[in-house]
Amino acid sequence: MPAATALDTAQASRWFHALSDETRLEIVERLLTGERCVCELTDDLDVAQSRLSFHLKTLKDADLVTDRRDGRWVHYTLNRETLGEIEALVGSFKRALRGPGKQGACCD
Amino acid sequence: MPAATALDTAQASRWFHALSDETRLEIVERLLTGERCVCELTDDLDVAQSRLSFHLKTLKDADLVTDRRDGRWVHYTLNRETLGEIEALVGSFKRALRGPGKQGACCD
DNA sequence: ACTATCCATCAACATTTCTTGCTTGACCGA
DNA sequence: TCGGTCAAGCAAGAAATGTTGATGGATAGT
Repeated sequence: MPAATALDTAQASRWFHALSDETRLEIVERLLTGERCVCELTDDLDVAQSRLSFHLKTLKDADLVTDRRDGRWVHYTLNRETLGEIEALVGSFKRALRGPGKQGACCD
Repeated sequence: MPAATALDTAQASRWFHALSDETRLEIVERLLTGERCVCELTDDLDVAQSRLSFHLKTLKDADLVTDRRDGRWVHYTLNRETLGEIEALVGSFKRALRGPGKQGACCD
């Protein structure tokens, strides 16, 4: 009945860190409509290729995206499963948070 | 039918950044069971008081917690509303992500 | 008024993260 | 095989973040 599972702070912090950068959020936004290759993202976002590559790697290391090579191109896709896990985690925070009920003063 | 609202990357990155640090996640975890004063958190987490204060400020700046002064003590509480907004945002990512359907190659 | 406790803030430093330009490997077409 | 394109990786510097120890304001008890 308490929290279902203990919080894996290492995992969670990786997820949130991956989403904590505006450039990466813009990448995520572009991927919402489906798979994109790096070349498209470079054009759309107007960022240097090496910089984009850096951020894509960050997202990939956090399992937020997966990549797929197709000839010369590499396509990135959002990982729905990870998004689901993050949603569930934040949801569990919200739900665990019991009503405004104070449960006794802490100090004194 | 497209994304309901444009993504506010500045806001979102603040939220995720606040949650991207293990110490702060441990604080959040402690606050799940309700309001806590700084003194309790200092004891529980065994971190220097100034460091804790720094992280609490980070969480507060992102609207993830609110504080309440009570005499000598300051009590922090998780902000359920913000948690709800974050959950909704991640959920909207997940839902916007259309099935594995490829919508045509990007390049060529 | 004096003392002790709680906590925010500051300055200095350490660490991490991000950016930039360049190089390299893979792949493709001619 | 040569030349061009796509994208990852590296090294060096810049910038942002986190840590530490010290200080000071607010509050409460005596």
